[in-house]
Amino acid sequence: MIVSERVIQRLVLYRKILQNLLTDGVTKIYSHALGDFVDSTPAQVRRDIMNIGYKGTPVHGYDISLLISSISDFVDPTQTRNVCIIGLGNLGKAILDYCHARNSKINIIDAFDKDPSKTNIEINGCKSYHINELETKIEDDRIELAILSVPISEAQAIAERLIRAGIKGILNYSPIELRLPEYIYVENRDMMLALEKVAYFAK
Amino acid sequence: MIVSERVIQRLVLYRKILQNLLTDGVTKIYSHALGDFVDSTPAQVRRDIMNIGYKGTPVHGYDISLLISSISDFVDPTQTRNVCIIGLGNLGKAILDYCHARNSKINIIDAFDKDPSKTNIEINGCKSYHINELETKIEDDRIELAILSVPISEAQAIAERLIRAGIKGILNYSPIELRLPEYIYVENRDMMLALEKVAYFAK
DNA sequence: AGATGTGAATGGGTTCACAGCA
DNA sequence: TGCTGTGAACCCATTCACATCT
Repeated sequence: MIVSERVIQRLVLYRKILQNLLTDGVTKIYSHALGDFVDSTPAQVRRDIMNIGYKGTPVHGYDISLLISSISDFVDPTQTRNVCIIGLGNLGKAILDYCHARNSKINIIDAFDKDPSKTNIEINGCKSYHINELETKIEDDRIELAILSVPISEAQAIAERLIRAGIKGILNYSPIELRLPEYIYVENRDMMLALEKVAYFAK
Repeated sequence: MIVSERVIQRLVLYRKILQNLLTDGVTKIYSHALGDFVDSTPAQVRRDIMNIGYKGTPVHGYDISLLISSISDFVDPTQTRNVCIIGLGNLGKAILDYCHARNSKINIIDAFDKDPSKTNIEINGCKSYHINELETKIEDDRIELAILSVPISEAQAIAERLIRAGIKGILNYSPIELRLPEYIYVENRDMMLALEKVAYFAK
């Protein structure tokens, strides 16, 4: 079954919520309850779950732990995927703070910065190196994805280096539109644009 | 003209790109060129611009500076909207780093943290206060929007305080789904979910 | 000639509504 | 009874196609 970006986004969101519920000792959930968590409808939840082939029961709804497994089977890569982060300023460090790996298949293992004072440190299991080691570490550590948290002025050049080094996808926090070949998957997360959207819709 | 979330997101993105082009001395643009920047189609760009009532000319396309004004007239609030940020950890500081106000109508003016060592400092024109001044500052400074960058354990309680204090919209970077009244506009930006999406779609 | 503006067609995502089930 | 699973219906977003303009 092939699904859209939207469905994937909702599935990983469901998984996060379900993992929290499971931690709290909840073991079953109905589509309408899960829908409430994400401000969505029961029909939408059921349709999304249908996409991945998992089936609940009319009486008990969905078994949370089985549903988590089904979502993981569907959305997670088969092998682990290694990730690097470029730029260890406030943003880079913030991202590493938030990376208590919910998903054991995705590992942020290397960080790079041009500032020597930020190299050879370790945050949350991620080791940092000087930016001029970028290409060799990406190859040696079989890194496929990158998180970009560098200043605007450096983002395009670094992105091009990443691609030449074999990176397949980029999560871009630099507030610039990267010009890259279309076979590279790029997800942009411009913080000011997000705030502008909130400003428009809030009341 | 009432438009969807999607259209607003694209419009603010167009504006960012147009502002950069203008800075580079470009003054006119065709729909297909703008479409290329955002991996979209000329028809989509023209339709979006049609929504806001701006008209280009067949020969020269769109006048960038006039188009920026039209987008701003459409998406910006009529009065300035004040924003606060809660949590001055790495993430909070990172967000302030990125806030060289592209949009003069949206001002991040106050920051709050529970750590006294992070209060009474100023970053990019934003002053920080202790969290127990939250309610009074929000009222005194007429703050309507909030950016939440606190640890998970505190996010829900802080969000509730924000709403009681009169906040209308929240940009939430804490990796938790807030349970709030539906009249509050919340935009969630979970970084790990974004990475999971990239991992799924990248090649 | 080559762009825009836009009604109409298309396509995809969401919701409805109901059969089936425990 | 009250849920799920799902074909069908609906609705919104995107794209097409062409008249129009300079």
